[in-house]
Amino acid sequence: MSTKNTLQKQLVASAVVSLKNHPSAEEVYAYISKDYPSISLATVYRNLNSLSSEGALQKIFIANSSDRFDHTLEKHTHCRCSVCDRVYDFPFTPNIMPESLSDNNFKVTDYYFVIDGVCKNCTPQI
Amino acid sequence: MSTKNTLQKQLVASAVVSLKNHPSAEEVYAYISKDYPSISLATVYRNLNSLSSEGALQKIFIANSSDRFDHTLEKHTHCRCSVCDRVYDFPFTPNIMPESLSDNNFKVTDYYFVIDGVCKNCTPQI
DNA sequence: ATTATAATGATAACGGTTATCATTTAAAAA
DNA sequence: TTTTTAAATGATAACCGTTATCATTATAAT
Repeated sequence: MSTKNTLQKQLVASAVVSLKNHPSAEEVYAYISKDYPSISLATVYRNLNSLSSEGALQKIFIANSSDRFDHTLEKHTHCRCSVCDRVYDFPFTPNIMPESLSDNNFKVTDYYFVIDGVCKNCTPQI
Repeated sequence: MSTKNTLQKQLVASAVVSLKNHPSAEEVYAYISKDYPSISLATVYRNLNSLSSEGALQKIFIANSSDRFDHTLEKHTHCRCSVCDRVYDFPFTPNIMPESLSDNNFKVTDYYFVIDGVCKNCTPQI
């Protein structure tokens, strides 16, 4: 008996899949609450974190904003619109191997690469 | 009369230069407080932010930790040790031109690239 | 069925940062 | 020079995203 398969955890996992747009914890909470209003925000956070550390989800760190979650597991690049704060996949990923960056001074385990800018929706059409 | 040249702003700017190790706002505050104990932490934050937006300092966003400040203005890579939380310069910077990444869907203005790992100090010697 | 304990819901607390506001002070005007 | 003015300050409350706490619930092993 080490991990319990709770309804709440299943709901959190499937919410991130259904909400394809890199949701924040609050967005996941709002989505689940529609059908299951008794769920707690703390439970959503706990399950997002445990699913991430189990490797079932990817956690995306966004400077000056809330963390986002991605059901896609392979490493790829995200961009965040500074106007609407939405996060999108970005069609360019630098070809960087963590091991190749490690040297005697610093053992690299990971890297964070996030693009900042303005999305099409937020760009006024002339 | 638009910007005032205050002693506090000068102290903040020179503290980041003296403290070469990518200090946080708290570290800058502690450093200045030794000689000028009446300075307020809010003033340190305000001046770090205004100096950054004026382009006199660089603000470094670190996932799950406090922002750091760098007196070096040119874009370069930072690494953060997950054990001691210190930030260092990192001798590799991807050659990425924000303009070249922009397309019809997203206008890139900047990117954040931060390395995660363990520094030499925190690596046990065998 | 009973039991053990992991997970939950509710909410307080946290850490980093920003907002508020009365007071001070740099610098423009008189 | 004084006087005026508004930008900056210091003190602290508030904010936001997230985690900790803890009594209660419920999963799953016995």
